[in-house]
Amino acid sequence: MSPSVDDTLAALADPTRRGVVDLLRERPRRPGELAAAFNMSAPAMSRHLRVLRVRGLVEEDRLENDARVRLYRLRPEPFLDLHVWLEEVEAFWTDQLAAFKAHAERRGERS
Amino acid sequence: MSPSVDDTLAALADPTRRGVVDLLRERPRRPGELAAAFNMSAPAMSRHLRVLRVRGLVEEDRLENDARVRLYRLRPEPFLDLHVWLEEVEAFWTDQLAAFKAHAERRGERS
DNA sequence: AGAATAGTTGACTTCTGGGTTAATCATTGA
DNA sequence: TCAATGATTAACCCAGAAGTCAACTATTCT
Repeated sequence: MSPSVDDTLAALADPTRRGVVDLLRERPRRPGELAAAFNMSAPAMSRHLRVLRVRGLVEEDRLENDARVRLYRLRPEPFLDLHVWLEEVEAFWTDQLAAFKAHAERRGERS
Repeated sequence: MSPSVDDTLAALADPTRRGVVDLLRERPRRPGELAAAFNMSAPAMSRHLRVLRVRGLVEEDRLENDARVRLYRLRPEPFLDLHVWLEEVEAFWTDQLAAFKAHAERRGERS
């Protein structure tokens, strides 16, 4: 497995971070907004965001108006890499379709 | 996020388990074989396999010849569910791209 | 039956990860 | 300049994950 996919899966290991990704799908969000969404202190969310940022799943920038406010948004690359890995795993079944079918049929006959 | 995807990502949280998935892509394997591949005791690997089994990523069966030997193989469903979730996340960018294209066309800009 | 083999489970230890509050940095605005 | 706001970093705590060795179960073979 490529290191980047490993990083991505490590970043998605935590349920809070998976939830953050789901929220960022809709639109970029502020750390405070995300902390509130998970009933969690600001420092806790800040660390989750750092993990996501270091692994490349999100990026941060500041509001033009007010540089105190940061916005986090998703980055596409890690998800595309994960997609590639997943398709490689799924190739297992397309490659060994006959064997899998036979196995499924064996299991079906038991009931 | 659906619970099954959550389970799948939790199962893939550990690097050893991610490696096991990569090995099982090629062919079914025995627990002892997998333990050796990661320079790890048999009990440690046994527990990783249990995590993967409970979450539905692998299934176990015995050799017909020798019922002491177990073979672990990948199950497709969790990976397909993960695939679906991933495509939902990726829709974030296709939506953005579509919006951008529509916007550019309204303004009569060239791509 | 008894020894050998394959694997899991039990008991225990260690260490990382994720949570908290308090302190700090940076920016805005009165 | 000084208070308020948004967020991160520091220091600490604790539960759970993952590893070890020893013991156990199940199966095969002589």
